[in-house]
Amino acid sequence: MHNAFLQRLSHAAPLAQNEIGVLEELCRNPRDIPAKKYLSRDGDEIVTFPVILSGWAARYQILRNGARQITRLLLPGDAFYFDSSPDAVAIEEVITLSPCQIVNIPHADMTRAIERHPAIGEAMRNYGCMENAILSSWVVNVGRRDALERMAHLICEAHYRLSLIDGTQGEQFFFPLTQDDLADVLGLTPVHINRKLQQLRHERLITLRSKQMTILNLRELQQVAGFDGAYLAPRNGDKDASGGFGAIAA
Amino acid sequence: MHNAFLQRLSHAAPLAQNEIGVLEELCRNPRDIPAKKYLSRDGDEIVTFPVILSGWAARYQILRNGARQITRLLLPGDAFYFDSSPDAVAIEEVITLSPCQIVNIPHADMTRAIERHPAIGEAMRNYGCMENAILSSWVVNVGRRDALERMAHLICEAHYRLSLIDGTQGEQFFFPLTQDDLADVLGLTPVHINRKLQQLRHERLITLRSKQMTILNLRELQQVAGFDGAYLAPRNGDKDASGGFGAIAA
DNA sequence: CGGAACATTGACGATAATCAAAGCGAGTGG
DNA sequence: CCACTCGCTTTGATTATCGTCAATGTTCCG
Repeated sequence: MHNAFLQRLSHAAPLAQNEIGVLEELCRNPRDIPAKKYLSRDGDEIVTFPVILSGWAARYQILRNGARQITRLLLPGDAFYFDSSPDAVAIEEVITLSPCQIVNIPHADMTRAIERHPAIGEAMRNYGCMENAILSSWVVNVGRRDALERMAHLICEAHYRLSLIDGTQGEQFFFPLTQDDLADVLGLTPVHINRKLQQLRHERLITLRSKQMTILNLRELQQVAGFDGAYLAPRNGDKDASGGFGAIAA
Repeated sequence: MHNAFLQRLSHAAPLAQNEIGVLEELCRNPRDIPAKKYLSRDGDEIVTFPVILSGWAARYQILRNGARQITRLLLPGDAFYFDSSPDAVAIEEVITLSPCQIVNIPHADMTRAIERHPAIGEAMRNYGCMENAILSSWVVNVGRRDALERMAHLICEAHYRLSLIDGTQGEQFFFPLTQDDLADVLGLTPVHINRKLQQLRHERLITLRSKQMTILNLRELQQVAGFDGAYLAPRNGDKDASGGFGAIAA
């Protein structure tokens, strides 16, 4: 299966073959978007129900002092405005972090699919739950972990989420965030990010060069992060896509 | 209307009279729970779809070093585990912060109500969106605001959310959080909370005694917080319950 | 080759954490 | 009614994590 959105949803709830067909149909005609492109809700880039099929993007808010906080990393298969009534999220903008393929699914089509296929509705609801769980975990991360732990946790999260959609090659994966981006995800400054990244490298936990992240010691990195993938685990019943992510106490 | 859950949902989507009747029926027989009581998902306190009708509670996570981070304040009308598949949220526990009235609505009943009344389904989805928006705002709060701004923002949020369900008397409202609780909401230490609370008092922005919060200067407090209630505003179309909450840039 | 974006380094400063003790206030029991 | 306790708040002194400022390197790309 090459469609990350499909993979996501089928991890969220079991989907029958014809339901998969319906979703594939909805995902025809993706558009290519370059990196570092702002996607405003009002612009023509985002209408209806936008989904990333490949690439990374981020939702963020800007404060009046100019500070930016990224509130969500959008990985392949993620929906931009899952939670949308059009006006409600006007505060949050989206920017691509790498070249992306994006489909805009008309809301009407999505609604029709959900009506005809309750399993799709269930999958969507469960997907929403996962978004929620990630948001909670970010609050915990930024609220109660120090800089090193935060970085480690984010890396574990990214790795796990990507692994569920075949976005990893073993412990290696595409990681397009600049240090400035990382700072805005983790609520730190770029300078501090730089230093903590170096610490992770010196402790032989990771490698990061040309947007290529390699986790050298996953167990230890998870240990540092206090990472437990349970909150991200597929809710499908059948799967074991997690590949041995474990029960490190949060 | 005396049922906070109804109020919430009718702010989320317009509900017809008979739909309100259905929901009222579901909310019969609430249970009284004392303050500072842990409500574990496994225990018999929480099954099905629990909703707070009165009182305050909080969802939180404990880290392995013993640190606690509160991830959600549950005010009257809020659902505990809106996002629930039973096992998924095992990491997060709930504790009451004041005496509470809680109803456990059987999932089957809720599902039936949603099937028969699409407006209820829509209201629930919109409610979920609002939860999401609050979580995002907390990430921003903890990630990019300093201690004073965070406190101010939380107070504004609480005041606004309560005002939507008639939980305020003007600028005055019940605020049961101890300084330890506040610390765990805002990702700070109790000592620091104490000092910043005093600062807010000295600047004549608030008063807080015996769990009674009074905002002395709402405009100024919102200014300090960079608070803009738009993300919490009713999505109902008709309402103006906001009572003049304004467009301070976030 | 030249420039722009990104990464790295160092020196210094500020916000918030830590540690420890004392004060307060409400409810309890003698 | 008063001492007593327990939870919560307040205060002070000290420390540390992280932020700020500014300069220098590096990588990538046309």
